[in-house]
Formats: sequence, structure tokens, C-alpha cells
Amino acid sequence: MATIKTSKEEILKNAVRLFKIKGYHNTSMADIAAECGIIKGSLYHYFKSKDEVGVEGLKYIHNYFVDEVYSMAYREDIDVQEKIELYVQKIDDYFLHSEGGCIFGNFALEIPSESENFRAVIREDFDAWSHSLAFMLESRYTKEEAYALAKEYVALTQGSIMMMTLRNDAVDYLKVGQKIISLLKD
Amino acid sequence: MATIKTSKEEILKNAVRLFKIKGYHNTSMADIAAECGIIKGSLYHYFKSKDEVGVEGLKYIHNYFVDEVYSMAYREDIDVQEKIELYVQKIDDYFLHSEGGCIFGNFALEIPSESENFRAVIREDFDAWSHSLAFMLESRYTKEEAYALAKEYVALTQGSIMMMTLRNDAVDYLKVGQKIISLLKD
Amino acid sequence: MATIKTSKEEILKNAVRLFKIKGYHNTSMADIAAECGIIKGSLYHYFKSKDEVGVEGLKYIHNYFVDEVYSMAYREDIDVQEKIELYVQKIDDYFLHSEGGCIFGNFALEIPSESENFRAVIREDFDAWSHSLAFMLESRYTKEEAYALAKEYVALTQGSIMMMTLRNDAVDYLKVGQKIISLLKD
Amino acid sequence: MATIKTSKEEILKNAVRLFKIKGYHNTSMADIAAECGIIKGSLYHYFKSKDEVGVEGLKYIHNYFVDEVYSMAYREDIDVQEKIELYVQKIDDYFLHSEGGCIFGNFALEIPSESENFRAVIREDFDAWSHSLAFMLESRYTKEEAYALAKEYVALTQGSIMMMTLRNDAVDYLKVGQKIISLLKD
DNA sequence: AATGAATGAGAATTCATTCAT
DNA sequence: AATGAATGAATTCTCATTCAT
Repeated sequence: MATIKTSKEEILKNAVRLFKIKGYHNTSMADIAAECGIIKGSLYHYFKSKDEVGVEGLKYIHNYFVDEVYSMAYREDIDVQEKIELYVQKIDDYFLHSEGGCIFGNFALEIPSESENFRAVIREDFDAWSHSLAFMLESRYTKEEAYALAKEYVALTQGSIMMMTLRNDAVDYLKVGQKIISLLKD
Repeated sequence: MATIKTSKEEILKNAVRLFKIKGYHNTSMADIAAECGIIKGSLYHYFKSKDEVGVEGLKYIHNYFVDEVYSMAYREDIDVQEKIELYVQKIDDYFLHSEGGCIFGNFALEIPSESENFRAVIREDFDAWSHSLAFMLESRYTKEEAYALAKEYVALTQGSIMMMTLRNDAVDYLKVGQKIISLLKD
Repeated sequence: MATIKTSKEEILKNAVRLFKIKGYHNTSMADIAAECGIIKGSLYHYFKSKDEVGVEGLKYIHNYFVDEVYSMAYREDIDVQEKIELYVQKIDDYFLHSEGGCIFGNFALEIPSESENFRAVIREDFDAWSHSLAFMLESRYTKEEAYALAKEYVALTQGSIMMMTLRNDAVDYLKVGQKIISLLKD
Repeated sequence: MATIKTSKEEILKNAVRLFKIKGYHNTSMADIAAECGIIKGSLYHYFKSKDEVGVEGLKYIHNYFVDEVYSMAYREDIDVQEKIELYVQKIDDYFLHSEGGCIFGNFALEIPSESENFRAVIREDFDAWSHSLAFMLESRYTKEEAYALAKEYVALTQGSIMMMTLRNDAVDYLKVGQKIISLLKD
């Protein structure tokens, strides 16, 4: 359950940031090492390949979302309206301050479909995301409706992050969260 | 409009296909040349850099969409309901048979934001897309509503293509087109 | 007796200028073609290789010096003092307005010694230069003295052109001509 | 001073030798690597570009001359006549055994004038040369005379090296050193 | 754990040259 | 005479990875 420590975590943070900003294939091991203030070869002490840095990076962010965001959907100490507001708030907090958009979306569109190891982690995150969202929506909608809505909102969020990054304008992105919240309003 | 001819067009087609499937930075000039059955250096007879192939590739696809898809929105020989159905049909035809998703979305998420030349073409396409869609929606909605809806649907379509590519499942993607059509139904 | 005409001469002029400014190996056939406003392949209509452009370029300039400068030493219509002043004047005129120094000196130091075809033309020019200078000096010095002085002055002129080009300062270069003139003064 | 050690020095020695014999632009990184018995890419472990190899190469030779030759002019343990003989001796030793002439002269005539980084090192060497020479001449001449003579002799030496390389004949070159020595004779 | 050096493959790009038209 | 396309080798440089220390 998360908790990579020490240097390894530091490397992953730097790597993920570079991957998001520059793209995976456009980021070299040397770039990552430089960002960490270590020498290229030392990366191989922690990771046995660039692919591993990529996959571990995805997992690291996935764990963050599972622990800090998606988990919120299953809390029982607050009512669902409050929950979804916090949920959306958490997500917005992350993406409004995340240079380069969403690493899962970015990798989904950059990494060739043969790379099943990458795709699996990405799908896992999107699944956890839609399931947690659906879980909250089930308080008002049927299982099927809730899941369909959840998937739609995940897709819409990804598309909106794309547009936000492209235009440097968060207005339309922010509407998405409000629309989700409004699904449980009243 | 459009209509780059001869070999140049052939190169762009091959390049775009590779870029979509493998990603831009993961596709080498050697890959493109091999796909075209020519030698690496010969590419530089037509394009002076890989960047130029990238940008020209985007423009080539943009021109296709402008001529074959977005233009449909402005036809005056058929009513708007029929128009939007054909419009959605055209888009679905393209993306259901387009290995690797949408090149504009892919590039939007892979290319670093410093590359303004790339971003400009991508934005131009998304703008033309939303404007043409908004133009049809104005038959029932106000200008503002129509444009907001259009932008939302473009984002949703991009997110849905991402999910379709990731899961190899077109079901959810196809719902988006139907939802757009339903905005003008009855 | 010199007189290459039309396009061929035009190409040589452009080529020589580029060779002097950029260096021989650093000047491409494409550079030369661009400078001439023609296409790369067309150069091969006039010259069968880059080497040939180089050698012909040297010969073209050599012919200019033979016809316009060195020949002056053998005139019989003016006295030797007047002659040497005109001679120096001609040389200064050329080198003060010749971007990139002296092509013979440049090639002498850039071209590997295996390239005998190049070296031969360069030596021929330096020989013609020293012989013409020696011929004038013989009016006051013995054959041996005159020839030794001439060779020394050619070397000094080459070294001074090097320094002039390097420092963008013609002062020291100009002293050399004055020194030569003074050898026959009084 | 000077003293780059280990492999880096080895690479510079080989590079400089090739640059002198073949010319800078005509020497490839592959040539240098082959000469060093290493692989092409390994050069980039030591130098980040060919330009850097060029500039460092010049500096390496410049340091040699400063330490081993020019410094001699400032010795106080021997009289100036003995000094200038040793000085000339050192210079002759170097150039008579230096295949391809003087790297500073060669680069001065090959490298385009935009390359200020190159020009600066070349000028620095010629300056150190003329200053050290002038310093010795000041024992008999005024500051101005000494400096003018020194600059003239540097230029003459460069021109003479050019002729020596071109003709494979050291006779005229050797006279230059004797002339310098004779300036302080008696 | 970490470094610095080395490797070999491959990246983008340029080059001189050829050839059919 | 001139063009535009093509070639194949070579150029500079970068990459992921390995290894001895």
C-alpha cells in the first residue's frame, strides 16, 4: 500500500514529472539522473531499466490516487454529497497544480499498445477511478447508470485535462467537477 | 484546398500512421523511410526535419477533417438533423478505423508545451471541430450554450478515444456520437 | 589566359568566396549551388566533382593574379619604383577587400598534403608571386638576394594576412607592402 | 598549469595531430575515436561536442607553448642572447617535428570567423608568443620597436611554416629563427 | 551504494554524387 | 542545360545499459 521510501521515491517523483512535461520517450535516463543530482549509471542501482522506471512511476502515482483520492469514496463518516465535493476538490487540487497533465492519460496516448505492462497499470488506475466514482453515484442511480456515468466522467475529465494543458486555461476543466457534484445535488 | 500530391502525401500518410501507433518520439526517420520503401536520407528531400514531418502530418490530417468532416456542418442542402448524423457518422468512420486513436490528441499529450508550432496546429483543429459542431447546435441552442456544449463534446470525444484505444472496446466511444445527435433530436 | 565565361565563372566566383569564408571542407556543394541560385545537381553539369570546383577555383584566382598583378612586374613602360608601388597597390586592393583572406594560404593550411593536385596549384601561384617580385628586386639586388627576399616577403605577406583576418585589423598588414616598396626606394 | 591527465589528454593529442594533418572539418569524430582505439560515442564522455575537442585541443597546445617555450623569455638565470637561442631552438624543435604545421595557424585559416570561441584561443596564443618575444627584444629596442618586431616575426614564422609544409623544405623556415637571433647578436 | 568509464546500437541530419526526364 | 528525385555512405550526437572499482 504505497510507501516507497528514501531515494527511490525521489527518483520516481522526478521521473514522473519529466515524463509528464517532456513525454516518456523524449525523457532520457540522463535527464532523470540530472534532475536527481546523481549520475546516469546510478539509476540502475534502483531500477533495472527505463521501462521499470516508467511502470514504477505510474504505480507510484496510482498509489497516491488510491490512498488519497479514490479511498475517499468509501468513507462512511461523511455523507455522499460532502464526499463527492471533497473528492472533486482533491482531484482538482492535483491536476490544477500538475504540470503536464495526467501521466496516465499521457502514457495512454504515447505508449504503443504492445506495451501491455504499461497499459495494465493505466487501465487499473482508470478502473479504480471509475469504480470509486460509481460507488458514490450508486446512492442515487442504479448500478448500471452509475457505472456508465462514472466512465463518462473519467473520459470527460481526461479530455478536459488535454484541453486545459493545450490552451493553458482551466475554466472548462473546472466545469467538469461541478457537473459531477451536481449529479448528487439537491 | 489540402492536396499535397505525389510522394510527399504518401510519406505523410505513412508518417502519421506510425506516429499514431508508436508515438512521435518513438518513431524514427528510419522507421518512416522503411515504411515508404525509400532510404532514410531521401526523406530530407521532401522535409527538412523530423519536426517538419510532424507538423506537416498534423496539417495534412487537419485538412482532411476540414474538407471532409467539419465542412459538412455548413452545408445548406440538408436539414440539421440529417447533417449532424452524417457528421457523427464521418467522425466515427474515421476513428473506428484509425489505429492508434487521434493524432491531435496523441500529440497534445506527448509533445512538450514549448513546441508552439505543434500546439498551434493542434489547437487549430480542435477549434475548427468545436466551431463546426457549435454551428449546428445553434439551430436549437444559444450561441453560448452551443459553443459550451461543442467544447464539452470535443473533450469527451478525445477522452473516449483514449479509453477506446486503451481497452480495445468501442462501445462507450459510440455512445458519445449518439449523445451529440440526441441534442438535436425531436 | 584566363577568361572562363558565363555560368562557370559565376560558379567559381561564388565557390571561391565560400571556400575562403567557411573553409573548403565546411562548404558543401549545396551551399555553392544555393549561392548561385541553382540546384545542387546542376553543378555537376559544369564540374565533375567538388575537388574539381576547388582546383578550378584556385586556378581561376591564380589566373587573375597572373594577368592583373604579377604581369605588372614585367612591364617595360614604367620604371621599377613606380612598378613596385602599383604592384603592392594591386595586391593590397585585393586583400583588403577579400573577405576570408587568401584562398591559396587557406587551402595550403586546410588541405591534407596527400592532395597533390591542390598543392601543385598553390605552389604554382606562390612561385609566380615570388618570381615576379624577385624580377623587380633584381634591379638592385643579385639574383640570389632578390629571390630570397621575394620568398621572405611572400611568406610574411601570408602570415600578415592571417593576422589581419584574425584580428580584423589591417595596420600591420599594410606595413609589409611599404617595406617591400622601401627595398627599392631612393 | 596545463596538465590534463588520463585519457582526456591522450584524446587531445590524437585529435590535434589529426586536425593538423587532415584539417578540422575533414577530421571526423570517428577518425579521432579510431586513432584513440575507443568507440565513437565514448568521446562524448570526455567532450560534449566536436567543437569542444577543437577548442580544448587548441588550449592544450597553447598550454604547452606557454609552459615550455614562451616562459623561457622571462627566465632570469641566463642572459638574453642565450635565452633567445634556446627559445628559437624550442620553437624549431617543435615545428620541424610537427606534421601538418602549426595548429593555430591552420585553424586561423580554416575556421570561419563567426566561431569566436576558436578565434579567441588562437589570438591568445599569438599574443603570448609576440609578448614573450617582445620582452626579450626590449633588452635592445624600445618597447614599441620590440613589439612591432615581435609581431612581424610571428607573422613571418607562420607564413614560413606554411611554405615549409607546402614545399616540404625547411631551409627558408630555419632562416627566420636565425634572423630573430641576429636581432640580439653582438 | 555510487561513480566514472565504456559500449554498441541507433538517433537525426548532411554529403557528394548519379540519373531519368 | 537544368531539374528533382534518389542513393548510400558518413557525420555529429544520444541512448539505454553494463561493469570494474
